[in-house]
Amino acid sequence: MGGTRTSGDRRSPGARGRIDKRQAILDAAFTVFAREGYAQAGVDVIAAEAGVAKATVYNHFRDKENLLREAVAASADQAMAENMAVVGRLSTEDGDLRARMEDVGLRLLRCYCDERSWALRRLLSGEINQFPDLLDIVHGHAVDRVTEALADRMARLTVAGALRARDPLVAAEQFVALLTGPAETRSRLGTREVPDAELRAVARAAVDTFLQAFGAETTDR
Amino acid sequence: MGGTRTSGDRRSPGARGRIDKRQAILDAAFTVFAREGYAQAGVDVIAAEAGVAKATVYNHFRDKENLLREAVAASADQAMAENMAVVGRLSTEDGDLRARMEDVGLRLLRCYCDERSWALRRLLSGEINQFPDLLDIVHGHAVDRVTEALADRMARLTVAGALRARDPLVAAEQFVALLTGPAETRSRLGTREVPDAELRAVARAAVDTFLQAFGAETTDR
DNA sequence: ATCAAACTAGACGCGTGGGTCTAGTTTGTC
DNA sequence: GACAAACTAGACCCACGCGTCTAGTTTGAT
Repeated sequence: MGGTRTSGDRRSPGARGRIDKRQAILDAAFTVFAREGYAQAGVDVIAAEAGVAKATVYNHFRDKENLLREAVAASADQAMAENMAVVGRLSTEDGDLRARMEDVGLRLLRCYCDERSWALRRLLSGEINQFPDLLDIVHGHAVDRVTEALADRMARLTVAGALRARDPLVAAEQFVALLTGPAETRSRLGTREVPDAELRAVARAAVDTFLQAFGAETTDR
Repeated sequence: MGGTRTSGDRRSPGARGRIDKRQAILDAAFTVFAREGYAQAGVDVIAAEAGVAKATVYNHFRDKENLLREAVAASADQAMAENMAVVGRLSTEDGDLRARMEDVGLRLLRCYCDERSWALRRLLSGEINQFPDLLDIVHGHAVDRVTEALADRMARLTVAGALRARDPLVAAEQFVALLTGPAETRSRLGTREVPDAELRAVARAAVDTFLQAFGAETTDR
């Protein structure tokens, strides 16, 4: 949570537990919370899934609420790292822009459609009324950062003459929307497994539309 | 649920309650479920919010699960009706297409950003693991129908020469995505009130991009 | 006026689950 | 080997909430 580090040294002052156990608990907590929802999830179940005694859970985390926050934060950090790695591939180097954008689009879609990614979004949506601060943890550190990184790349591409995005942030926002929107309906909120071929088609369609609007070359047809 | 009727005659065989009470319970149930989540929501609270005794709730609905399903179904029906009414405005008549699309886009955004609409989506996301059939109730009767109705309109517009949508379903899907995607980030999953001016800007940007890709007239700049 | 169905307020049984505690075991360190 | 911190299994307390039940009241139809 507190930066770009995946996890590890965030042991709160009082807790003195083994680190591997802590990680196992976080993983199990996320899994169970995502599967059953916060209220339905039992700490007993989380402990069992982590292969740990219930008391150990309370040794590492103050209470159930705190456990939820930390589990979500860890998962969001991981998801953001994957997304940022993909965006980094959209460099300003030469080569076929369309092909590179389709590649990036497809990889972003794979991140987006990952089971844990869906689970995170569903969990966030469901518990956001009870825990409004979850939104800051996830959005402030994940979604917005990715879109802005994408906007940076698009600004560079515009300066280089490969694109004409008057407002790079809007362009990035729309590119993401063209990917995630169709993916959302197609995967039925993450309950359906979307075959890779379909993801490729979505990415191609998104890039098509995007380049018609923001491409430098006047693509006829 | 069972058709296009808003509600009314769906009284299940055994239940014999007054209809207005039933509706009050459904409204209250949706409100409370959306606010606190299924597991946290208490039937006592729902009954109180509806101004009704708890026993009356169980007189109309078998149990808590059934109440959730019916409440979601009613809410989804209402939301779909509003959406369909908006889509119906995109007729094939003459006039400035861009202006008409911006109008429809804005109205769709207002539906999408409505508080009850957000509540429905959040509730659905959060409880979808526990109640997978909620997805069929909502998607089968709302989201897909709206997109398809929009696709129909776009096909008509293409035939009329006002648009060139090779695949109307993809075009409709992308138009919706260009609206809802930005709206989702802007409103932070429905927790932030988006001013109307911002919605207008989102609609304009969406129509800009959409027409660059699918417009018939070669809009230069 | 009469009767039955719907409704109300409130109590209650009962299962579930958060969080604590105890007693005993493992693990790392010096 | 000795010591302390971490861990385990399980019992335990207690609050909460679903669903039922009872006894009495309102409502609508004839």
